[in-house]
Amino acid sequence: MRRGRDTVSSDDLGRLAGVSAATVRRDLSSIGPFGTRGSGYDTSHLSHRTAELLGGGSTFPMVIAGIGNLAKALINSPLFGDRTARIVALYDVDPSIVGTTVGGLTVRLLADEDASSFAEPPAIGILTCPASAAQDVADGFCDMGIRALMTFSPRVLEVPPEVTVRYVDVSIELQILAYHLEHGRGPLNGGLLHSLGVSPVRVGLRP
Amino acid sequence: MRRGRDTVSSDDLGRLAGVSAATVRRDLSSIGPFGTRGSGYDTSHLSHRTAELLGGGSTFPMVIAGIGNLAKALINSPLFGDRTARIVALYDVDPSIVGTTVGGLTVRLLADEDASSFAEPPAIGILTCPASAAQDVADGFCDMGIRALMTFSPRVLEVPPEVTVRYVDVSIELQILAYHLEHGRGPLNGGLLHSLGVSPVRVGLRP
DNA sequence: ACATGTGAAAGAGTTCACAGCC
DNA sequence: GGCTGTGAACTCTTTCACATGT
Repeated sequence: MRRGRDTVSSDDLGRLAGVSAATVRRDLSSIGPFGTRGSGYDTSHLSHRTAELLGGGSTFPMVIAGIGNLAKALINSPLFGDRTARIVALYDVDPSIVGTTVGGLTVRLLADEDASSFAEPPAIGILTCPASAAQDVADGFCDMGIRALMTFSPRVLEVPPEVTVRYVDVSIELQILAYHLEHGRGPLNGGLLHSLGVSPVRVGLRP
Repeated sequence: MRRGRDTVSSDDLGRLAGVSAATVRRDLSSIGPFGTRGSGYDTSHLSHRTAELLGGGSTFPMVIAGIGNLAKALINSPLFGDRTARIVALYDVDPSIVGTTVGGLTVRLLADEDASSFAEPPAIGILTCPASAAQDVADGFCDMGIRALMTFSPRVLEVPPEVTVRYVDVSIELQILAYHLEHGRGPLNGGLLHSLGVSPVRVGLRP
């Protein structure tokens, strides 16, 4: 949001967010009409309305398994200082890591944990562990009652249907870049072929 | 791919990759029919064909700017031992980091660099720098002749049209998880509202 | 004049369902 | 019988274009 402005157009928002003005208008209108024709959207009203829709105000307890460089990057990141989630526990299996303190929390063994350890049960689990451990950790998280997972491992996780999973897969992103470098800008989305001996990319070319 | 099998069905592939069998068949057929009706896809033929389509064989030179925990996670990751890309340079601006050696490479200043420093010019640039530096680094990378960027900063980058950009945005993923925890499983995609005072999520609810 | 909100059209991706082949 | 390949249907998303409101 530009400083000193109290109104912003769909065109501006689109340019800032990297999408078209039409998409901005369609999406914003879906959460209720609050733009003013002729001038645009009132910025404070807009922030207020979207913050309400997204954050709602609740801050979810979150746990992380696999305390390597990636986890440390997340822990130190300004992202997690916000209202969306707060880190309440760190897990690893490496004896040289368990017991150490990272970001003010002592790293523990996931196997030692159960739901009663927490005042408020964790809702979000982050997997920054090696791919080989991902399914086991996911199982442990689900047993703890976690309802949302984010994994950085290039592995499809089997979880109960009520658990949401988000995959953040750097290797797929890299493959997509490489594909675009070789062939032109064709349609190509990440997802398939994780389990083959080859690279994990789904090719969506149409004849 | 299952060990000891020389054929695999679209159903199996779908389960392994987390998509439907129909999608697997549709996608694979788009790169040429090479399944056998009644038995499935020949695994070695399949690997060979997909590897050819994706990797092509070329290994792209890649550079990274912003050598913090995230960059170290990527550098140490097994992902980058593969044929897709190899790291050829590391950059930072912090005097306490410039000059150190990480993963066998000495960290340098991006400003000191020009295309003539390389036998083969870098093709892929990774941005693990703070969001405030992202656009400047992207500009520097584009000047070096880089044609594909992957950024971990929650910032829309302005680059020439021939440059491909992939955004890996953990804060958006986290917002999406939080949204699913509060409301049910509704449609919601990442992308919009980066620039507002609020969280970066695009809401795709339909009336 | 300017910018939203929204029907209608277009586009992209997924799923159905079945003919055809092994 | 089993499984692929694909037309057709369907769903989801984006874009167009313009009536509507300030």
